[in-house]
Amino acid sequence: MTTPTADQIATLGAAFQAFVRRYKLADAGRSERPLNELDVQTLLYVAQNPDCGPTDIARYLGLAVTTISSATDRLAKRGLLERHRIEGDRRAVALRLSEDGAARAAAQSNAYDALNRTMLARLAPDERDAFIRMVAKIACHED
Amino acid sequence: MTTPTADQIATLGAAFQAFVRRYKLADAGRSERPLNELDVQTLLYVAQNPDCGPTDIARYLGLAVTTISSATDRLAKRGLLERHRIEGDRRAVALRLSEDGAARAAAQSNAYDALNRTMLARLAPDERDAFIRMVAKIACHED
DNA sequence: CACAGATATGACGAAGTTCGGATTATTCAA
DNA sequence: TTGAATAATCCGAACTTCGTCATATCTGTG
Repeated sequence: MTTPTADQIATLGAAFQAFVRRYKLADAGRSERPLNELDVQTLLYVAQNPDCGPTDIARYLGLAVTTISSATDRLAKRGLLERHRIEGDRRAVALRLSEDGAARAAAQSNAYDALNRTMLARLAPDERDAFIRMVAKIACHED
Repeated sequence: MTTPTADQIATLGAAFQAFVRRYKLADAGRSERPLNELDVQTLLYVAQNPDCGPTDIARYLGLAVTTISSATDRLAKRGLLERHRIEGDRRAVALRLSEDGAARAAAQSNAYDALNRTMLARLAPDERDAFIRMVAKIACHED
C-alpha cells in the first residue's frame, strides 16, 4: 500500500490545528464556572458506569488513584456525585451521580453532540456517512 | 439542507471518543519527561513566529500574560528558549528558540506528522484526499 | 480460627500550574 | 513635561496531581 504524501500530511495537520484552536477558543467563552477536564471525564464515566469505584476510573483514565479520589471529592462537594457503601465489600464505595450530576453529565453529552452535529452539518448530506465511516476506520483500527 | 441524524451523531461521537482515548493512553507511555502542554504550544508558536513577545502568545492562546511569562520562564530555564532585548522598544522582549529548543520543536512537529501519517495510512489511498478535504471543510468553515 | 498479605479508599503534604494584582520600565500624546 | 498607556515580570493565592502513609476490610492457608 502506498504511503501518504508529505503534502497530504501537512494539509491534514493544518486542518486539525485550525480545528482544535477554534474549538478551544470557542468553549473558553462559557458562562458557568466550568468543571475541570478531569472532573468532566469522571462525571461522564460514572454516568456510563454507575456504582463503579475510584479504582475503575483510575484504570480507565490512566491516572493515579489518589488523583481520582481528589476528583470525586470535588464532585461530591459540589453535590454532583454520591458515595455509597456497598454490601459485599465494605472497603469499596459505589459512585453514583446525584440528580444534579446526571443533569450536568447530560448537558456535557449534549454539548459533545452539538459539536458533532455542527461538524457534520458542514458536510454535504451525501458525504456524512463516508466521513463517519472513515473516522471509525481510523479510530477503531487494531494495532 | 437536511440535518445529520441522531444515529450519525452518536456514531461519530463514539469514534472520536475511542480515538482520543487511544491517543492519550499511547502518548502517556513516553520515555522523556514530557513538556507541559502549554509549554509545547508556546515552543511551537515561537518556532513559527520568531522574535514574538509574550503578549502575542497570550493573545493567540487566549491565556493570561502572566501565565505565558511562567511558561517562557520554564522554557528558558531548560535552555530551550532565549529572551532578547530588542532595539526600537526597550520594554519588549523578542523570544527565540535555542538550538535545543528548535530541535525539540521539530521533534514535536514530527510527532504530530507521524500521528497524521498513521491516521491516513489506515485509509485506502483513494480515500485520503477525500478525507483531508472533508476535515478542511469542517475546520475552515466560516461562522 | 488466626494471621499474613492483598486490596480499596482516604488523609496529608510536596511540587508544580494558572492567574489576578501590583510593580517596573518605557513609550506616546497632549 | 507630565500623565496615560503599554510590555513584561514579580508575588501570592488557589487549585491540581500524585507519592506516601494510614485505615479498614477481604482472602486464603495452615
